Amino acid sequence: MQKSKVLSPFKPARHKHQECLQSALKAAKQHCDNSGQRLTPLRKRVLELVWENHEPVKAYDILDKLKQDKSSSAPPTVYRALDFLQEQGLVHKIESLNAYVGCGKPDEIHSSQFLICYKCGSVAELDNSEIRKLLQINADKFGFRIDEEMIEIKGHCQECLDEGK
Amino acid sequence: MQKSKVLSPFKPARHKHQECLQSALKAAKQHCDNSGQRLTPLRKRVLELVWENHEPVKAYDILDKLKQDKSSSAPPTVYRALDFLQEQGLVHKIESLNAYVGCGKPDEIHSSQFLICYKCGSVAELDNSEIRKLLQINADKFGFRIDEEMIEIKGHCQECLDEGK
DNA sequence: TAATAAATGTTATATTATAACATCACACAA
DNA sequence: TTGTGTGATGTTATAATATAACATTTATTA
Repeated sequence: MQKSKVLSPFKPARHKHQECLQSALKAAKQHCDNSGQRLTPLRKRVLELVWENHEPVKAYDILDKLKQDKSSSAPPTVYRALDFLQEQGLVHKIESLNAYVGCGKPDEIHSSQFLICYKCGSVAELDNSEIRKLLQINADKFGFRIDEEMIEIKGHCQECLDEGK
Repeated sequence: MQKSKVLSPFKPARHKHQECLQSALKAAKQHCDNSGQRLTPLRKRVLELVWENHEPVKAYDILDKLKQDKSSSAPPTVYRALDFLQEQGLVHKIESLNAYVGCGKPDEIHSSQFLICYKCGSVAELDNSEIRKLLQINADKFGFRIDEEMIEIKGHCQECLDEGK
């Protein structure tokens, strides 16, 4: 079994973002159909906005963009959609940034480890099963039942380190 | 070398909190003396308030208590003190709760893993060197330089699981 | 002691998030 | 087909978290 997966890479190099977005939306649709949940136009729109690029997006930035569609949108509109998407595993919240990123693998059970670049703001999402296992072992020592894992590693990505030279 | 340390335990059982607090304050004083930083009365007071119990404390709760000393205190008072204490490694911020906990080991270099109980709110701080190592290995694959690690594991502590039966 | 730097005070405001209630839209039962 | 119930969205207000900007005080040191 593969120990470490890259669920989503750093600044995906010259990729066709349109395809990338479409594939995420398709996976989302599929996922919701399977779970009997409704990916309504609003929820889909918010998901699109989260996926606009590969950086964490802020709720109020999403709101500003929604207002371009429909000027009356208000905070609850965004937060409800984000809550739904998080419950479905379609987006993750980066707690240390109060921002949201899309998850392209809503159906793969995983614990996420995020690498977050201070400088450019881009994010990679990893799933290392050894880390998950170690956390489990440590939690077990305390009789602690894990419900949710948040691992956010901040620093500088290669590209930004190179630029800094 | 010890692989996994408990930097601070869950709901420390029947302990003499006064001693525990004094020891933290003493370590803080020592630490600041060594680093040439000033643990002013205000900063010390905020540190005390953070240490009042072994649960994460909110900035505005600290502010309310400060106001009992001196009614004119305002948010920047608290946030500045917390910023200072974080820089010195005397408190950690739990990002997923927007709350702060004291760290009794400001001088031990460590990466913290927090176990956070949803139900009772208590927190344990661990430092597992294997996890740190694995994160480093994974970061290295990307040429990513780690500056800060945030690991917050949420779930239910033994005591709360037992009660729930 | 004057000059400087560091810390704190103070007022205002920015940012993030939720409560509460109204309305709408859709499934499906009568 | 029309009610009727549920879930989704709209709307207004406000709560909770955090920072900017500038004034004043306190400590350090030249």
